[in-house]
Amino acid sequence: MAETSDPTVNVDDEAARAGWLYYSGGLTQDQIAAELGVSRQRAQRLVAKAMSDGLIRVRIEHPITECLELERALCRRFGLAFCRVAPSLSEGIDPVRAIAPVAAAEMEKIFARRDPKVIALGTGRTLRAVVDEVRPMDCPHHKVVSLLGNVAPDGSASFYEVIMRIADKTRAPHYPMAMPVVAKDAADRAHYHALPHVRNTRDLAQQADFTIVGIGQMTDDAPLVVDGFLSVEELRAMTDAGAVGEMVGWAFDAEGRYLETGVNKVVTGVQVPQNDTPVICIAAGPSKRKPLLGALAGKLITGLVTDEITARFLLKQTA
Amino acid sequence: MAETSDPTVNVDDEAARAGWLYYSGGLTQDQIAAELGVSRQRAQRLVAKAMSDGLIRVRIEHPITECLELERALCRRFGLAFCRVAPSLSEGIDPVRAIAPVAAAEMEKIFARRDPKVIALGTGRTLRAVVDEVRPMDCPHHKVVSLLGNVAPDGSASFYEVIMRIADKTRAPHYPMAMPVVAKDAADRAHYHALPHVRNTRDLAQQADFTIVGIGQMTDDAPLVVDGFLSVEELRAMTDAGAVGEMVGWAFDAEGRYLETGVNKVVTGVQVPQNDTPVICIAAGPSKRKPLLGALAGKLITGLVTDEITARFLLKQTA
DNA sequence: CCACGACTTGAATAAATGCTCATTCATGAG
DNA sequence: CTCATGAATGAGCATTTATTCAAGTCGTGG
Repeated sequence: MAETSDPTVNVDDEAARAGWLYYSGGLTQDQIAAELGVSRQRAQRLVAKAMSDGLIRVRIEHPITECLELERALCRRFGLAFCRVAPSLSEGIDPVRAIAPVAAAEMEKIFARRDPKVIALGTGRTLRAVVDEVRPMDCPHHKVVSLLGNVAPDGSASFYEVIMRIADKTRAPHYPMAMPVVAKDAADRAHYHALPHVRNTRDLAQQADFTIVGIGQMTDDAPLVVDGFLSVEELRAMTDAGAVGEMVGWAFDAEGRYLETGVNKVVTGVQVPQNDTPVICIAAGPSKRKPLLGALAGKLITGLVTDEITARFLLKQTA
Repeated sequence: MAETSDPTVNVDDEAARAGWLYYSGGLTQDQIAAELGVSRQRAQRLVAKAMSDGLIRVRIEHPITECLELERALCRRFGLAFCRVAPSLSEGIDPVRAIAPVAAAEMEKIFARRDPKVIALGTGRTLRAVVDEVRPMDCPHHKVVSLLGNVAPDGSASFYEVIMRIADKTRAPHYPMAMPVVAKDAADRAHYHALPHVRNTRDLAQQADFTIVGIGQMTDDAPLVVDGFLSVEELRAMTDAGAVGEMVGWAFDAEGRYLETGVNKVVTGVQVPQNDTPVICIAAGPSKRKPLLGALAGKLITGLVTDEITARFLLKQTA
């Protein structure tokens, strides 16, 4: 069965096959090496590549009781319609790693629906990690629309690009918002909003059946600052005004009320809807705690995907 | 009922958590042991248990080019509407292990449909292994119905029980067929078929939207013989008459024509439909080769899930 | 044609994992 | 109460896997 070195097989194929043999077939890397006609080292590297490239996907099938209880408690406490709690990984490991597969599974459930839906998405590191975990599916009947502009301050259009990625995976028609994330001033913002293509996209986003967003903190390491949308001074002004977090660039205070100053006057994106459609926030980790408490207090979101540690904090904090 | 020292944590939870930390979090078993507060030994056993109990599911995300090509070739050659080819595992490993996860994924796709469907199932080792890989889902809107009786010659009702298992996993209403797999004679069979509950179940099975079956060989190790439905002499008589394989107990020849002798006079199950609904056969391995060639020649099936080696054989044999 | 750098490769070795086995512990029959 | 039974445990060891490193390969641009 050993394949000879065949130029027609590409590396990904070989890696996928090695991963398959290893994880599904339970062969040792020695056996795989023999099977594929390569050295044991190479077999090991292929298996590792298969895993790190996501060619092989691992998913937990068992609902861990503790997490289920946290989910129920969060729903009750904050009046959420939907909640998923992922078991935390060890301390010191990025909690995004824990929630991404779980959130991706939920996202797949939404995309698996057969009736056409409009799905609005934010951006950010977390959302990007989630989208990377979503597996390819064929959903030309849904639409994915961005809640905010795709042009960064330096003019690049590629910062945490989420819409393109998800559209790529799902083959769904996609509607990015071709404008800067923040305008120069209120007039500039009005100008952008008046553009026909922006108008259309904003309309679509506001009609979304599902809205999925991350959340940002307002401390010095705020995504808004790191990505250059806000200076540290502007951020300070916002926090002085009470800002504890932001979604889609819109800053809110500890009660979840949107502020009417600072960046909120120039941010061009669409606020998450306040109608009865699902608004799902994906977030975990210490930096997201205060923002989450605010968003939950103000009932800005109706669904939450987080990890165990964060879930415990949220419950304890508001006990 | 096995309680551990800590009454609040059950073993499955702990195993799931260990598996999660290991496969998703990439922790070592030492770290997991520390995290969970158990010995390294126990951590290792928990991880192994999580895997063997199917708490952790591994799936290949990357379509291996070679297998895709085989799928296309099989569809073209045999006029199939549907085909999946799983990468073969090593020689000497039961090919069922290779196809079960792939077939299970396809089965889940069917059950994931939101419009109610009737799904008819055969039995057998292969199908049983596939069903075991299907993950729990909530599908009370579908119906699962057995194509054949559930009573073995020795009176036991539990041989490769597929219907109950799948019903259990999907929470779908299920319709087993409460009668022997083979009748004593043609009259006896007519008698069973006249029973109201059998009649109803048969009607349902014949209206199935999807039919999923295994396939059996007619050599001395035929499932029909091993499970005691047929004596070796009766089998010989069938093969002498040209039988090369059977589905749901119905024997057919190399051209895929059902015979009109022997077991076919007393088998009580429902033949797979010959209308235009999908009839998917799940089979791989040397023993299934001749039966598959027959079923494909006679266009008894419209879909196939098999492995690479078998796929290659089928194509080469009919080149 | 050669020099350079980026990337691959396999040997050596360190680390992690899986297995066997003797021991412990709980349970229940005598 | 004692002893047999069997499951669970952790130590020790064999196997398997991951990493490191020096050497080799390939393509590119001078």
